[in-house]
Amino acid sequence: MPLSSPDAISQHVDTVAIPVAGLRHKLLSYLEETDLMGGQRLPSERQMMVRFSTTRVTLRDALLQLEAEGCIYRENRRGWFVSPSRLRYDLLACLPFREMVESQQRKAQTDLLTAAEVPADTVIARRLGIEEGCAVYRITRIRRIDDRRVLHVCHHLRRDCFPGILEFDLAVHSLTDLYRNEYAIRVTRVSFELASTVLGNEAAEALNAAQGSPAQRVTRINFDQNGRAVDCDDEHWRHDAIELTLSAAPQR
Amino acid sequence: MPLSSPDAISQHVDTVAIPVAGLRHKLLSYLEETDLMGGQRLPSERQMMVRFSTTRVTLRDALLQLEAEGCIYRENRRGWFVSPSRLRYDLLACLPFREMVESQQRKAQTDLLTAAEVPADTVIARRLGIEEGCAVYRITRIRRIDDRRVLHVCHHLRRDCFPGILEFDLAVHSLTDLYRNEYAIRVTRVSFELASTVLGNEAAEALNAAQGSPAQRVTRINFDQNGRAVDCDDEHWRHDAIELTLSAAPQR
DNA sequence: TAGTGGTCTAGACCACTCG
DNA sequence: GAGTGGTCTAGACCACTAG
Repeated sequence: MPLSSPDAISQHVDTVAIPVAGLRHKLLSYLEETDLMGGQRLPSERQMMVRFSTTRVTLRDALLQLEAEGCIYRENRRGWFVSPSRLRYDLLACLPFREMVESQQRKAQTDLLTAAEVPADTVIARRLGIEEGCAVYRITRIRRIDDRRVLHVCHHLRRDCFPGILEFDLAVHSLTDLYRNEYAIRVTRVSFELASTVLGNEAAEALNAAQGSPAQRVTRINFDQNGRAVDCDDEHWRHDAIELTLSAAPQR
Repeated sequence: MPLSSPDAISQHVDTVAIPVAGLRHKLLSYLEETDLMGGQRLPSERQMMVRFSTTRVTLRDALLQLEAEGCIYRENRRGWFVSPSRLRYDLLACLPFREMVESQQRKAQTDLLTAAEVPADTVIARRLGIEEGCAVYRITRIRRIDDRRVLHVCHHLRRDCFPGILEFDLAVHSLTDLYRNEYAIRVTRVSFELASTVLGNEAAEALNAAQGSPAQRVTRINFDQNGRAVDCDDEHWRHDAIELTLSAAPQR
């Protein structure tokens, strides 16, 4: 239901004529009428501006509004598209990306962007519990769902935990599988930080999104069977692409 | 560090003159120079538009950009303010709001908006595992941190689990405390759904935010010692107000 | 190459806040 | 009552995409 909107729930009668909201509603109705499926492209801004007899600035405000709600999204300079339904991302299931996506009848793809050995900066060093400047492996990848680029990830791995891991084909192998099968390291605890922000420059470019598109940030640190932080991720998701889920016992 | 920005990290030299970004940087510099603390008000849009010799529309774009990043926020028709640092919200600690906030040296307040008995709609009935139309208690509240309204919550409680709970002063008592002390119900499992969206109409009004301000949605279902869903929340946070955290063992 | 989205200009009116 | 933010108009140029 990509077209559901926040006030579809609290549908109290609109007592006052609401500003952008008027146009927003027209757009939503239009999307429902024409029954555009997730991933389909909207008409050009100039066409819509005529159809709804408004100006481009006003139309754009309404479109940005719907983007913020997660109903539609942009590709840089390519136009507006209807958002597919959100992938459910179970934080504690810790499934490899491919399995998570395919279990929801979607197609998964991964592209390797960079893989290199770099010195740990302050943040990474703190997260991994190592000295600043220590060599770590830095891997950046993007992930696609049904061909749409939705996720930019930056991994940092302790080199002493995973010597030579860059030799593997990282567009194919799941990192967690490599950890277990090649390095006998099992992840026994994960720690997350989640925030709603925007895509950084690097992520926006890699995802072909506009500068400053809304994003869900998921930062994860993985700990092994010895309680040692072995790697961390910085994930930036197109914010309309996922819904995070989680079920657990509260901790005292 | 409310003023940190996404590309403060990936600070690769700006090779090209970037559009809104130029003004965005000027604004960030200005905020740093004038050393505005969290909660302080920015100059009026017309003043800033003169100071940065630009137009109001362009200025507004840049401000909206910074809002999306979580650096600044608006109060409806009152102006722009610097975002205080984010509250860390540990999902599995399950601390009452007041304790969570005060443990981070902030001031917590709660206002009761509505409390009533209503029939369960489809969504609520599914979540609580009851028949549609069953009577449930619906409670809406807002929460403040250091006087800033940051959270709108809508609770739905099973009436058969908490008969007469509306008699208590719900602006004062923690619901989880009431559950345990008055009804001998302990929450032994919680289930979350998290998504990045916008404030709905009701929440925006209650938080004095502009229509369609970015929000972090946190939906929670609480289960008691018998594995029964006893209540659920719909939380809408101003997206710059929190950072969600979480640490647990991955589930098989 | 035509058309698109990204960006920007220079105004305007209104409802609301604030002093 | 002065000034503010919220909304809107009617244009424009540019770099890029798509056919």
